[in-house]
Amino acid sequence: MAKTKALDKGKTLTAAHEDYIKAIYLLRSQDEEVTNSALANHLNVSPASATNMVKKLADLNLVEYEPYQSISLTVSGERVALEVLRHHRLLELYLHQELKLPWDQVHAEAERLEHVISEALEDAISLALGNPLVDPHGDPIPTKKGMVESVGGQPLSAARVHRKYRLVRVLMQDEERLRYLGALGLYPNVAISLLERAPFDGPLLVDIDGEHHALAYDMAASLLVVAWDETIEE
Amino acid sequence: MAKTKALDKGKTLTAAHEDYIKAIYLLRSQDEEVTNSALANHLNVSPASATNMVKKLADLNLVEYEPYQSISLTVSGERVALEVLRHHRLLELYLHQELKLPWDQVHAEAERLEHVISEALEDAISLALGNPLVDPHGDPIPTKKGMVESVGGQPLSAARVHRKYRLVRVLMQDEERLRYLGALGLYPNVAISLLERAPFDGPLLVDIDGEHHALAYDMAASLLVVAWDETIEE
DNA sequence: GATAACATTTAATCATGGCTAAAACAAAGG
DNA sequence: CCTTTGTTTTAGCCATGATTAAATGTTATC
Ligand SMILES: [Mn+2]
Ligand SMILES: [Mn+2]
Ligand SMILES: [Mn+2]
Ligand SMILES: [Mn+2]
Repeated sequence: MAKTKALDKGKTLTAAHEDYIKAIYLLRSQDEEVTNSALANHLNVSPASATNMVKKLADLNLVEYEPYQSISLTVSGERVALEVLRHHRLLELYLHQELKLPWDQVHAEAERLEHVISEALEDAISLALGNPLVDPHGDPIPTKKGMVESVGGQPLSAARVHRKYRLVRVLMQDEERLRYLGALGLYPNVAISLLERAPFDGPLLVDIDGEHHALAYDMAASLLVVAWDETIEE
Repeated sequence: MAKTKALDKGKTLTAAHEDYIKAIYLLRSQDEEVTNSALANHLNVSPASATNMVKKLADLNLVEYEPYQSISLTVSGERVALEVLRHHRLLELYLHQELKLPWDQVHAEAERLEHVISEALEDAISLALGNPLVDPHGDPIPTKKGMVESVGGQPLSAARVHRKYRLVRVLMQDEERLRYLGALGLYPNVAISLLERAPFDGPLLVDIDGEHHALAYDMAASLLVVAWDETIEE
C-alpha cells in the first residue's frame, strides 16, 4: 500500500542491478567515496552507464541519489547487497572446499553464479558447508538475516617484528596475486611472523609456517593478521 | 582461415542462443518436426521471436535454415547443444545427489546454471560424480567429447502384464508430475510390474517395489522400462 | 485450380544496458 | 569573482531479444 516500490516489485532485479548494488556496498565498506565514476571504474563501464543505472536504482528505491552527490544504499538496497554477497561468498567457499577449484578461480565463477542460484540452492550450499561465516579469502559471509560478522585484524605491514600472527583475511581479488600467495602457502589461518622490515616501505622478510620468504610491502598491506594467541587455535 | 564463423567467434553465445540450440536438439531427438513455431512453443516466446533468433543462428553457422523449411543443427550447432546438455544434466545430478535438492526442482535450477559454469567447474562436477552417464531422470549425459549413450526401454504403458521391469527413464519435466512420481517412489532403477491394464487406454494397476498403485495411462506412457533381468543388477 | 485456413515471416516497437560526444556543473587558484 | 580543470550528466546512438499486427507463403478442400 505504501511506497515500497522495490519490495512489491519482488524478483525483478537483473544481474546488472545486483552487480551495481554490490559494488556500491563494497566501495562503501572500504570507506571509499561512492561516486558514479568510482562505480563505473569498479564495474568497468563508462561513467555515463553508471549514472544511467544509478538513476534506475533510485527509481526502485534501492539507492539514495541526488545528481552530483555521492550514492548510498537504502535499507532495501542494503538487503539486496547482503543477499548477493552471501551468494557470492558461499559459492566461493563451496567451489573451493567441496569442488576443489583453486582459490584464484572461485571469484570469477561466483561472480556469474551469484545471480542465478535459488534460495533453496543457497540454503543447501550453506547447510553442506555447516553454515560458515567466512569465505576462502577470509571475507565474512552475511547470514541469512543479513548479519555480517566484522573480521578484525591489522595489516601485516604494520605488525610487530618477531611475533607470531595468524593470517585472517586477504584483501585481494586479482588472480595472479592470489596464485602467488597460494604458492607461498599464504591462506587464511596460516601462521606468519615478521622477521625483518626494510625501510622506506620496502619488502618484508616473513616466516610462513616455518619457511622464510620476502614479501613486497603492498602485498603485506593487503594481508590482515591477528596475534596468534589472541585467536582460538584450530 | 576458412568460413568457420561460429568457431572463430569463440565464446560469444548468450544464454538465449544456447537455449534455442538446445531446444532444437531436444525437439529433433523426440522426432518432432523442428519448425519455428514448435521452437517458439517450447521456449515460450512468440513465433516471430523464434524466426528472428533462428536467422541469427543461421548467420553464425549453427543451424541450417531456409524460410518456411524446418530447422536442423549444423555440426557446430550440435556441438553446442551437447555441451549445454552436458552442463544441464551434470548439474541436475549434482544438485540432486550432492546437495539433496528434490528432483522436481533441479531442472529449473540447471536451466539457469547451465549457461554460466566454466569448463573447469563442469570438469570438477563431473569428477565429483565419477563421470556419470545418466541424470536423475534417466536422461543420458553427453560425454566431454560429445558422445551420447542411447538409453533403451519401452513405455510402461506398452509393457507385458506380470513381468518385472526396471524403470530407466522418466520423460517428464513438469514439477507437479515429478513430485507425484517421487511420492510413489518412481525413480530410475526402481522395480515395477504391471498387474492389470484397463481398456480404452485407461489407468494401469502397478506394483512399485511391493506397493500397489493405480497409474494414469499417459503417465505410464512417459515411463520407460526394461525387463528386470535384462539389466545389470545394482 | 481457386480459395480458405493456417503457418510463417516481415515490419514496426519496446525495454535493457551498454557506448561516445557534448553540455553542464563543482571546486580550486589566481 | 572569474576562469580553468576535471567530474558528472545529458543527448543521441547501438545491439539484443522480446512483442504485436500486418503481410505473405503453404496446404488442404472443394
Ligand atoms: Mn556478479
Ligand atoms: Mn572472497
Ligand atoms: Mn537454459
Ligand atoms: Mn533431466
